[in-house]
Amino acid sequence: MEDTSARSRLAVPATSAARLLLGSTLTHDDGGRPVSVRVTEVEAYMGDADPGSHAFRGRTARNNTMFGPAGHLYVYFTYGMHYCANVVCGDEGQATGLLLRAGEITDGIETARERRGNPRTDLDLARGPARLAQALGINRNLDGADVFAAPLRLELPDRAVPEELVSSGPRVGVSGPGGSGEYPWRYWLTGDPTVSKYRPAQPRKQPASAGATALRP
DNA sequence: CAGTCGATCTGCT
DNA sequence: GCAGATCGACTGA
Repeated sequence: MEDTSARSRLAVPATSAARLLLGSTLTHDDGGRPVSVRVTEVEAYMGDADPGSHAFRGRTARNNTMFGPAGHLYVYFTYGMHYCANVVCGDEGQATGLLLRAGEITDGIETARERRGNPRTDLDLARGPARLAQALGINRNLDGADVFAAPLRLELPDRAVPEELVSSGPRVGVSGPGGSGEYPWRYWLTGDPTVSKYRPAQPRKQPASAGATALRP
């Protein structure tokens, strides 16, 4: 079975599976409106020992899918408005996975444009994890869905992308331990125009201005 | 361009 | 309460 072997190829730690997912194509057919993305950038999360991972504090209702078997989609909701999608890797219980950070729309581009509100350039359609999820029409309902079964279809390349075509660097938006360059667990296809721009992780509220004592008695 | 900020839900302290 | 695996609008050069 093609299905079984594809899944078993993902049953390795996410850092190893990264070069399998780069160059793969993920399709979501939402009621006859299929959109396909060729994945160009991913980020590895390495389970409950990884301080940057949602799994770090153990299993919860939200991250439950991460702890399950490989080849399922972990969809989470964040910042009150965005969905992001991971492909679960590794063995059951390991909670390792790959965040889909960017891609190139290869099919259903009109649908993707509509969902994204017609951005300036098609490069922006799936550049960034929440944008990619929105272009594909991924939402909470797909959390836990099998990427090898309708309405999803993941097509892995026959061979992993050669190492020399892949760049790596610090994960985006992960600060503190495991974030600031400790692990180069963000992987992208070197030179691909759809790869999201790197921004160093920053704490949001940074008033620190002298005399900001409004709320203090 | 680069920097800043609001939107607004979830899990944990 | 608060910070977060983010984005887009807005500001100012």
